[in-house]
Amino acid sequence: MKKVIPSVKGTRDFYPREMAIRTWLYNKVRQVSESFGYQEYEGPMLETLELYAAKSGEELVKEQSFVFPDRGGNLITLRPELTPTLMRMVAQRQGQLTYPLRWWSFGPFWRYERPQRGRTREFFQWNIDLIGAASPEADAEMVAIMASFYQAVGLTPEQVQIHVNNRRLMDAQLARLGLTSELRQSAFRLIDRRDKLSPEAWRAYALEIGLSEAQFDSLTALLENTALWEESEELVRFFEAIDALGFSAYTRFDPQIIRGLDYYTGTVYEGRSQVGGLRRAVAGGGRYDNLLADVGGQPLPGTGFAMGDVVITLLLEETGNLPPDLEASPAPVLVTVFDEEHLLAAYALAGELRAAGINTACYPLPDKLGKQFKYADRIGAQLAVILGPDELAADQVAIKVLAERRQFTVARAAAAAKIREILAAPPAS
RNA sequence: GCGGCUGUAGCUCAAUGGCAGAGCGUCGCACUGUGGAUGCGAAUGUUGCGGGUUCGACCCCCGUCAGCCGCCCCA
Repeated sequence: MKKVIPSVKGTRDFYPREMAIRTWLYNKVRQVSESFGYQEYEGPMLETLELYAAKSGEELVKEQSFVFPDRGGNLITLRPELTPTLMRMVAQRQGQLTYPLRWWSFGPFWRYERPQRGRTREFFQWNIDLIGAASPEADAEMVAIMASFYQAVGLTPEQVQIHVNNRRLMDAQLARLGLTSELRQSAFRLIDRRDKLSPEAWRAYALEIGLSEAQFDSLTALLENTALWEESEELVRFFEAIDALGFSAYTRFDPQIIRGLDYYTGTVYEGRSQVGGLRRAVAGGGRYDNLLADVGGQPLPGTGFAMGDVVITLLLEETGNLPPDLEASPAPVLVTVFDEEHLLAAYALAGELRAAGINTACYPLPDKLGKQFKYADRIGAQLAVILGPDELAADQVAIKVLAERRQFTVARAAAAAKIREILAAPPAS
């Protein structure tokens, strides 16, 4: 076999099956976003490096972005995330927009990372943000949207849980343990990594960054305290709102959720898969009240989250929640070609059916009928239509219901109506 | 960026230094106006790529590319 030029590392080809999944996912995202009153928007895929230098982490920009010079020598970045773009778009029209702003987007992003299961260098991401509302109820709305999405795609609270915490609460608690401001930042990273290290290694790491034995013990106790949220007025209101929104089952307090991004200021949340082979974060976000000011706008509070397409698709595949018939032809009808002489008659009939609003494919050459039926079956068509000399002479067409191996003839003029009738009927299984 | 595993027909995998194979799939025929079954037959490979060792390499060695697993990181 000839060598095929390879694709770019970490990219994916969307064959019809994968494309059908992506489109299905996009439609779910749209449906859920719109059900909460959010408007779709999109930004450019190319941004200046400068935009990210402002606030995204050092590592993200320097190590994990595709950056290249344009012909004028300016450094261009393939966007690794959407939030800075969103902040710029809002800042540019800050005075003209109506708040609270509810916007969502679903588009491609790039990160220069080592590809592996659940991680590619090119991926799609749902971003949804509520800007201009600082209330805990606004955070609850975001979490409700995330839960609503899980519900819409068939994921149960047993399969995915949204873990919620609040950075202000954690900061206050750490301060109470006597940690300095810098030490609190390190402690955030420490908390974030607890699941990844052995208890011994985690303890060693804690002492290494400067915690005392007593502080370490207190911190451990803090992270075991599932009632800690009661000490945060924000979280108390948050959970009351989640209750009112009807999504308590999907939501739980987890003092260990910190999230990596520096710009989060308050409530943070992370959707986590509880499914056997796939215990990982599938979506995450939080409150960022200083970000707009950081890109040159007037201060405006915001909260939002992102969900990548790769992990959620793996999860839906594993839980059997992807739709069936992903590869079926969009045409439920195949018009067969009886022989060479009747090829154009078949084309004409196919045209009539299309004009009647029925998606119709026509076999493009005079192969044996058996082969054409096999093809019809393979592409997922439900009906095959035959137009041979007998039918033509009687001004009829033969319609074959493939799944039932049943065939009958009908007047040509009535064919479209009859086909519509059969297609509308629930599939006999 | 670091460490490990894997790479053989369209797919899943055998062959462990001595002629590159099987199952599934594909195609053809049985079946010149009718598909999923059955039978018979056929096609398909630079063993990821490049080098080395050897009389001889899918097999051993080096490099490289890709996928996967972990680290890092996680918008």
